[in-house]
Amino acid sequence: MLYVLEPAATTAPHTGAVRLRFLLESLTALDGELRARGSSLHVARVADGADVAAEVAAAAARCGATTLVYEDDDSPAGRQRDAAVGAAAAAAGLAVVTRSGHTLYPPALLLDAAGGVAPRTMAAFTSLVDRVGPPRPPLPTVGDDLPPPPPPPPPLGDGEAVADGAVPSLGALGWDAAAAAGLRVRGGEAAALQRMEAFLGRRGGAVVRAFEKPKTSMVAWRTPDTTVLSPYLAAGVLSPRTFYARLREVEAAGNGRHTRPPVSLVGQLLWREHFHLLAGSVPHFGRMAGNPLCRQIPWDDPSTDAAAAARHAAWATARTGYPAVDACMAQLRKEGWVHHLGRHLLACFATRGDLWLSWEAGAATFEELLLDWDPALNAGNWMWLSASAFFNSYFRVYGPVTWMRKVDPEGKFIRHYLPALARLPTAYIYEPWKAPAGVQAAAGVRIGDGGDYPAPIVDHAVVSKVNIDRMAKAFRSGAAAEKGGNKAPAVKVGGVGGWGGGANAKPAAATGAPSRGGRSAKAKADAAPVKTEESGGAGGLRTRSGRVSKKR
DNA sequence: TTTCGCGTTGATGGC
DNA sequence: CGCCATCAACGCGAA
Repeated sequence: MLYVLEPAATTAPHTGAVRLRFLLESLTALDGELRARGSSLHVARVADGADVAAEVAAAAARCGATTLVYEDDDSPAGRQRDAAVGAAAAAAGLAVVTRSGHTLYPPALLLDAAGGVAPRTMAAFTSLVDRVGPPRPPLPTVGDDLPPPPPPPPPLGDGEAVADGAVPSLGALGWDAAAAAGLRVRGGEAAALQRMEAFLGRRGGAVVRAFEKPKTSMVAWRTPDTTVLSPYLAAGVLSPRTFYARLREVEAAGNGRHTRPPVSLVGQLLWREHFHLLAGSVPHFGRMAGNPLCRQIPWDDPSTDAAAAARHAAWATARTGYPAVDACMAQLRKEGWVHHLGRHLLACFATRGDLWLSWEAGAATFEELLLDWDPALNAGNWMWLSASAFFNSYFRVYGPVTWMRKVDPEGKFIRHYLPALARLPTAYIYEPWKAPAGVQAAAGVRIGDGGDYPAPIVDHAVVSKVNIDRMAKAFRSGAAAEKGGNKAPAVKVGGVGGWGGGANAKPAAATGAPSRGGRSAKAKADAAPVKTEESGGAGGLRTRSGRVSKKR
């Protein structure tokens, strides 16, 4: 099995140390599983700008493979690359087999059932899924009947390639291991299944059956209130169909007494499914310009506006001066993970609530930092929180002082993630700039310029009102545009991609990023000619830039 | 016993 | 999966 590490998967700003460590651990675990079955994983690195498709095809042919197997990537950029790989492989005389397994359903199946137009609301999506019926059950785990590994293929790319195919270390990829020390989730499928079963078994399944996402706690950092399976789902380490099937079993044990979508855990998988379907079918889903789903709002752009860049930097480095916001960012930077509701606070504050930054800028920061980064979910959720799409109540603004205080009156979460503030009296923990000098001194902290923690970079009471007015204006002009007959076109399905260009990231000019969004492949291959079918549950590994293929 | 002052609670509506 | 101002209703102690 071959896994290709593209530069964007191993370097900032697209990838941070924490997620890279998780990926490398998962690759190591996959290699171990393959070796236990008499095969192995070969990791190859390619240089920036290399023609990966041609090199993969050439390497496969040179080591005697007859079939190239990989999993579909449902993102536009991924589909473009898949097409290139498929074409290059076919030209090299290889049979090509692709599978759909990253989502519960093959996207084309849902789009067909929906008449070619992806639903735009969760309610409509849920009824679509009800009509289609449950997803296929996961396939069994591969056994020990894998063919022996072929001779190692020649290295891909230039001298950067890892000749022996071993999973590289963080250090070998140019990272300081200390930067990834905050990782709290172990990589690999065995760890994923163990975490999944541990959660499913909480109070005999009662926790699953009573699960309501909005009611989970964002300040339970020692033992998160949610599953924290998203990193595994995002990387392709855990099959969504495996998770779904087990959830249904645990729900069934309650004799019909369990929560339901959208708040249940199955509902969380449907959110994921919904955003994936939209990301694969709405033009430019990952950005504002040219995205028919996204309200056009005159955000400040940090790439062209120095003041906006300063605000963005303060937000991204946990220096806004609002402890609730900064504690969330501190957790994200350290661990690569924050609770869903913490992400709400961060995203609302960065966009319509306070800083008025483009949601694309915030999404780019999350792309680097999130362990569970997924282009479809990231864009969908940033559009949601910025009230650019899906969500219209732009006046519901999270208060950076009031909101978290309701669930954590003593500020334990803040004290843990912002240790400089740990000794402040509870009265000031959410508003440290109000603490008198004597109180600050007693707490061993100095707030403000040159101190240990900054004063607020904006006055929430003032800017939130200004921003609500701006949002109201943007909503009015959006409504006017729609009345003027400028409606967004229906979202058409289609194999034919008219929207090729890198729809999942910021505009290419802003990042210089190569297209990414990769997938992996399954170990179990039929030697069939080009065809597509669903792949299954166990054992795969998928990343945005990885590609695994089986040689025989 | 009635009335007043004052603080708390909950419903409501606007942004 | 907001926040706040407003107001009515209420509880309670004091006069």
